[in-house]
Amino acid sequence: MAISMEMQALEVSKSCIVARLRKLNREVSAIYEDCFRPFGLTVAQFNLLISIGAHGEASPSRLAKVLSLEKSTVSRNIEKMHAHKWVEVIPQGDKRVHTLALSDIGEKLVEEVLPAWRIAQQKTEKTYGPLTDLLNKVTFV
Amino acid sequence: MAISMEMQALEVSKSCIVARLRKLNREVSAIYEDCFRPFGLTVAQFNLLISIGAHGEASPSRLAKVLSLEKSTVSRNIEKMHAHKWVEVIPQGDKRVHTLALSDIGEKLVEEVLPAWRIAQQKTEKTYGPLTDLLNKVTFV
DNA sequence: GCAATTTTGTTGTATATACACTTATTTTAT
DNA sequence: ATAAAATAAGTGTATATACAACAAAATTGC
Repeated sequence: MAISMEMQALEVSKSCIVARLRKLNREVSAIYEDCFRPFGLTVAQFNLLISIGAHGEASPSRLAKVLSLEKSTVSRNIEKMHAHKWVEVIPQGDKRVHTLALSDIGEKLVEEVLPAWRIAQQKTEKTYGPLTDLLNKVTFV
Repeated sequence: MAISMEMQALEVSKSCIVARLRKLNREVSAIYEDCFRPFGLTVAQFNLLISIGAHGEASPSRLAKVLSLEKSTVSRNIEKMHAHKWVEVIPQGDKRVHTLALSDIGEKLVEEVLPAWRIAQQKTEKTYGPLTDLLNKVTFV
């Protein structure tokens, strides 16, 4: 005889990787969103700022690749950041391409927000333990 | 003297928990979305179906709590699932509340999609190793 | 050298999500 | 018993995200 739907669903819900990962993602993202909110900055924007900062200069497609984002997502998020004048657009020889770099304002914003980021990091590790080990397989740049 | 922005950003990008977690979340979610797409089912919908199934019957606010979702998010996602007739709405004595249960169609859908889910689980573990340990702290129900 | 393919970025559209606010109902305190 | 507080669900609005389709430019193969 088949197991009952309820038992089966319970088993699935306990072992489902994507369900747990997404829940963890929502909870952890909320911690960082709260810390960044006073700066008018979102987590997605922070991640892009840092990635651009780490590259010095990077094209949207490069950012999409290293962050596993759709190019259209990068496009639209950068749009807002450009409107805030946090990033500069640098034309290239290849006329399809342009690169992005932090503006002075963008660099200042990063410096300003880093203490809040450190608090979020601490809060997260305190709540969830060392996620870092698990996440070490997720590389950037 | 201050470290250069580039070095600092690189350091942050390497140690930032939320950045890595979100990237992992996007990548893993994409695996499951691909597996569920042939069934016209999204990951968010699958997670709700399974959670409802595991509860037998659950209110939106209960689902929001156990999945760490905003009630408004649950509301809107359930709306579509109800339109598909995957879930039934069960009125309660407390007139503010209602509960949700899987319909026959919903149960059939879960049964149908489980093989695809197992493939996604395997694919994910093969690519990322045993995330399960890390995610064991993320509990449901 | 040029047609076919690939690459880059953008736009249209849809889902997932959160926050602030609203409405209806229930519970609580006095 | 009733006014005040709390709870449940839904709406308005905004961001994050993906996929499909597009246009422009570059690369490739012959």
